[in-house]
Amino acid sequence: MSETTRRPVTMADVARHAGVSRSAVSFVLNDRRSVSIAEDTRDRVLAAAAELGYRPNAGARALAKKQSDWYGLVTEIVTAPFAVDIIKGAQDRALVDEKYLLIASTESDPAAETAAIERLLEQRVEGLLYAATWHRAVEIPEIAREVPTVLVNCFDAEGRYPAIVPDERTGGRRATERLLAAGHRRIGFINLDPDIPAAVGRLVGYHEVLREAGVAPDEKLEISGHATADGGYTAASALLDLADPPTAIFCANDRMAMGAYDAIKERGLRIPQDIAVIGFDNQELIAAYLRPGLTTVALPFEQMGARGVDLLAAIIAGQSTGTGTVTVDCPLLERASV
Amino acid sequence: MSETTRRPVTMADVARHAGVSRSAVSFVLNDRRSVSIAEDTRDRVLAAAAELGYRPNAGARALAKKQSDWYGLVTEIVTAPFAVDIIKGAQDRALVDEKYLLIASTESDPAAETAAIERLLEQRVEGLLYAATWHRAVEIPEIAREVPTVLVNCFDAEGRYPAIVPDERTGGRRATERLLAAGHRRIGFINLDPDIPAAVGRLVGYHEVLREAGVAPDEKLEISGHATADGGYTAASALLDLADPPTAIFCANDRMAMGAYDAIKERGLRIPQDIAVIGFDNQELIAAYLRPGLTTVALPFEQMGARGVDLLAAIIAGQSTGTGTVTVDCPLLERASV
DNA sequence: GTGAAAGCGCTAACAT
DNA sequence: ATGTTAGCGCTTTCAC
Repeated sequence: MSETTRRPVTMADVARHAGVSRSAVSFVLNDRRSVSIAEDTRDRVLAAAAELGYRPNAGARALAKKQSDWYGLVTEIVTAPFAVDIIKGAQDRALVDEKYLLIASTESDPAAETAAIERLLEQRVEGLLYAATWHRAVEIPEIAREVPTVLVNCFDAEGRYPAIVPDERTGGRRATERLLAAGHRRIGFINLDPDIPAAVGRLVGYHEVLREAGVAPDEKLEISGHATADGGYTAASALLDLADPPTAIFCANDRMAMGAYDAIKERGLRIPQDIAVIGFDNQELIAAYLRPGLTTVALPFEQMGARGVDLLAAIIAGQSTGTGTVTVDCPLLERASV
Repeated sequence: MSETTRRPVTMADVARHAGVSRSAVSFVLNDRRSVSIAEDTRDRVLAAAAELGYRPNAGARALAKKQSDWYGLVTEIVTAPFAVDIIKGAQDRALVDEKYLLIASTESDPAAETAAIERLLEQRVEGLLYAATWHRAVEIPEIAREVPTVLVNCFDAEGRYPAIVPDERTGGRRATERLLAAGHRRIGFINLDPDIPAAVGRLVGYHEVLREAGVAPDEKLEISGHATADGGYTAASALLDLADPPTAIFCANDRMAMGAYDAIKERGLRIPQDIAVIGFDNQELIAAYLRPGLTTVALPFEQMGARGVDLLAAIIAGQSTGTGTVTVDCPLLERASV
């Protein structure tokens, strides 16, 4: 309001304005129950703060408390917008504890990644979250050991860090169960590159359920394709051209399901009347817009992000040892392709 | 290395270890050219810092310099992962100036948005970037006025903030030009909700180019649909069932193009041999995976993010008045649908 | 050229 | 119950 330069108002200003000491101001503003402040003083302080438009300086507070209230999130997700919900989940969960997320986006360049973590540490983050776009083993820069670290949607081969990962196996089970429930017995499975965790987990689930239902897995119905629409098209074509084709196809991801739709439609077949399709990932853009809508198993990104922060907070609080892997369920999302 | 508690090493430690004063350390570590430090002293300090594993405390530095080196980015993008590249572009550009981005994700709840900005201001961000998922007019909380603010992929109705937006008109031109160049004269246009900036801009471009080529716009070829695959399917069907159907369709977004593909294929027509399709947005997931690959006009998200930071930095440096709108070009991306 | 000293805005012992 | 005071880790002016 004054004509002079707009110097940011500090706690000292509030104290002066209210006619109390700085610590008194600190106490009431932080609502410290331990020390009792006269109701009257309290009100004066609050009024002064409001009147002056006081806004706490988070940095100064962090310095004094030796606690930044930040978690660092290093991830490639910003670059490859598949699992963004991890960020959302983590952010929302962090806010509950009044913690903030400092996001460092990386792109699989180890040197850049180390530099990014270095910057995060300079900001004195209390812990680190390391999140990947797709479930896989990752190499964590050694420097990450300096603070509690939890992995999300990935894991380290040596198992030195706690990790949050999707339950691929149960996901594979759910998809297969759904198809079985719809009366299908010949269920084709278009899998991903057989080496990745998603492929092995989903296949195990598929096999388990088939066997439990008394259906002998048929190797001719299992085929692995390139994880793209083209890959799905090719694989689905092969399946459909079998002498004894499947009546349902479980695609290990939605992109492949997209290609499978093409192969099916090309043959004049209808979904789901003539052949049922089920996907995996619940990639909105595809699953929701495909015609008919694709029934698919969802990857629980948001929950994984939240669980990651949960675990990180527990480790920092000393309530968790910070080891082991937690697995998050992949629910089935019904649309119209089964 | 010591057995004692791991107290973070400070500048004082480095000074002591090197046998110099704290200010000397500060000078060499910040490479202050103004004061000359003996080469020898310099080396000792550097060695001490390295040996002790000194890591500067960004917060303390910010407090002393009264400069946080942060920009706040408030956006709904994290929630709706369409324009994520804005974040990437902004982040990369900020890093060039050794500035960091504090990302606050919002979801169109004004109160929450104000609270988020409030938090950003408590962190003493030097400026604000406000980014939207889709090009539109937005309401900026009044509190944003406290620091330099620039809008990205959106604008405020009153024009009080500088904004970076895509050049929709030129985008519309490019698509139409491409189709014309392929020999088409009857070009259908499936537009978005006619009220939004993208729709008006793209339509203007389409008309301009048509007229310039001596083709009279035909209202029967212009139709606006729901911005989804279903909407595209319906609109394309209508176009294809015309007595004199178009030989090419310009879809104002890729999702609608996805639906258009279905309508076209259903009729046994081939893309692009029988009918050409061009999209808008370059939504990788769709455009790249559609069969055949979709030729489309790209939204320059990454550049817009970078330009946003550029402008913000200029405003903060006093090199720009911080008004006006800058428009970023939308390039054509050739794939195989024309 | 180098170092002492005074902050930056806040918290939390410790006195009163 | 309230206020005084000493830092938190760093920058920077100003003597030496």
